[in-house]
Amino acid sequence: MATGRTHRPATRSRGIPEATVARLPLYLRALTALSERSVPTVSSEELAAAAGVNSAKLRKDFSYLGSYGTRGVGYDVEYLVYQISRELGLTQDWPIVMVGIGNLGAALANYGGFASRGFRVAALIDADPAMVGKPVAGIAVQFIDDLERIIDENGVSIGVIATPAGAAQQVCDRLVAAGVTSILNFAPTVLSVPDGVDVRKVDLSIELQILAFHEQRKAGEENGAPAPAAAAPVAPPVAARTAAAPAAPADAPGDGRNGPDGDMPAVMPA
Amino acid sequence: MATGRTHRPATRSRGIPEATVARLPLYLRALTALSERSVPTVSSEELAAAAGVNSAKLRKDFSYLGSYGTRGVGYDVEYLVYQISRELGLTQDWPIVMVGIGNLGAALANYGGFASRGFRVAALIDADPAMVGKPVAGIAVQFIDDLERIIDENGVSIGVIATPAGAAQQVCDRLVAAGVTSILNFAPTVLSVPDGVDVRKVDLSIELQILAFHEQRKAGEENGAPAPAAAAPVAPPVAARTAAAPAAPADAPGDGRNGPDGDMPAVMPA
DNA sequence: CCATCTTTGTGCACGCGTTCACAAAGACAT
DNA sequence: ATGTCTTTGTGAACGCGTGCACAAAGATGG
Repeated sequence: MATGRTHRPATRSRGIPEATVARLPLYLRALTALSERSVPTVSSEELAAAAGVNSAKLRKDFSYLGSYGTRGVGYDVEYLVYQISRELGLTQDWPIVMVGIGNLGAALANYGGFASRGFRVAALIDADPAMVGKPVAGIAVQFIDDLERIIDENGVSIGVIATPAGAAQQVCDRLVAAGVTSILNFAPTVLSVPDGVDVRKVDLSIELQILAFHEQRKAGEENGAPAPAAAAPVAPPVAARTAAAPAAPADAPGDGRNGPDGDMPAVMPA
Repeated sequence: MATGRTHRPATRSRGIPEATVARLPLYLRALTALSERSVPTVSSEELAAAAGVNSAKLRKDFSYLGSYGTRGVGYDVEYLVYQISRELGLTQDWPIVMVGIGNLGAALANYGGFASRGFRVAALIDADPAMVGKPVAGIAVQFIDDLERIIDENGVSIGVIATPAGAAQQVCDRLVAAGVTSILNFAPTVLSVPDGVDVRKVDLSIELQILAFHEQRKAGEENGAPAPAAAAPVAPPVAARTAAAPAAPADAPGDGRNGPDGDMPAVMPA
């Protein structure tokens, strides 16, 4: 999954576990697909398969919402779509602002998934004067100086940050100061926010790195040894090398940029 | 977090808990930043703050990797960067293919975060003949018919899917058949894959929906009542309404768009 | 009206992840 | 060399999430 929580209350909101909340959109998506095919009811088993989860988990999730569903029959699709939508707050309109209209920001703005479910892009904001006025996804980009006014006038409470890492915290602070209380962060940085502000982050690079870990493990198992060069179960501790000046960087990697294949020498500091 | 696991072995790989693996890239990023500032050592407290996690959690995470770190001093930044990189498999080169070069796919291809850490975009693939040959991020888009050949010739084991939802499963099947064993899925669909194949998914819409849930909850608490109309703790079960035709959608919500405050009537189907 | 069959809702146990709290290890000063 | 002080590494307790397994509920057929 490409998501990671940041500063979450951890306390279950209104009795609904966080893990369940995270799955509700999944169920909603599957139910919407069924609804479009005019399927009247589904069993927990069918719906669970469509959502890619365990059926017991699905039933338990739904039990937190209430006793919808009819024993011996299943769940009424339309009714459940409505209940989950309401629970997620999708029955109302959420104006959002997106800050940082670069490659990623523009792609996100064009992404239909945003506007599809109650979310409305109220404004696109960028710090580059050259971008201002340009239409992206049919909306003219506005200058970042107007950020506070835009948020206030549109009643925005959700912001999306797609700026470079260096600008993210600063933008975040301004968003929060202007009244935004939920932030979706695409910049590869840890954002610090006051209590009461929710941050969710999406980091593409991190997802790939997690995949690489498992990929490496798979490759290592096939090659006979438990792990190729990565085997050495207990690596030698750093030991005596404390006040040895910043000579540290000199002994670990070969040099700043290593070989063209991007690989590291297997030699380790003694 | 904008990520969600799918079909994960759940068994800890080589003794390293999955939750720890997911945090390693976070630590690595923070350490890299320190390294660039030529900071020789960090304490668990400092590094934890930079990575946005608990210091005890960080120390426990590192303990799974081995006993790096020196008591009374902290961790050697360069050494730790190397150790984590090696553990994640980033000391080797990972050729990846990206399928679906639309708005999102093109943005991802241009995204520097991919190439930065051992990942190399080996090919961009699309099903639209009009796209083929066009350079995106300096690479010419190739036709999907060559997918198997491309994967084979480049030894690709990681694939990124950025196609529309409808095409995702089909593309996934072809990737897996061609030998890809790790997939990062940006399409809003549940992918089914055989055992041994890892899938991580990133769904922007889902992240926003989770934020909306918490946002709604916050708004509800401020307005006095624990939850506005969403309160009704135990909603009446759907009960007798089985073969009642698709009349369901007609009785649940008042109408398509409800009141200006975006709330729903408390009336439920009897 | 009764029997059977399907499917929900949930009590319970298990395992993973998080956090606390502290002993051990080492640096540093004297 | 000895003592003090800092920081790691980890044992142990706790809590959440997951999955099993089953009883209760209701539909369906006779």
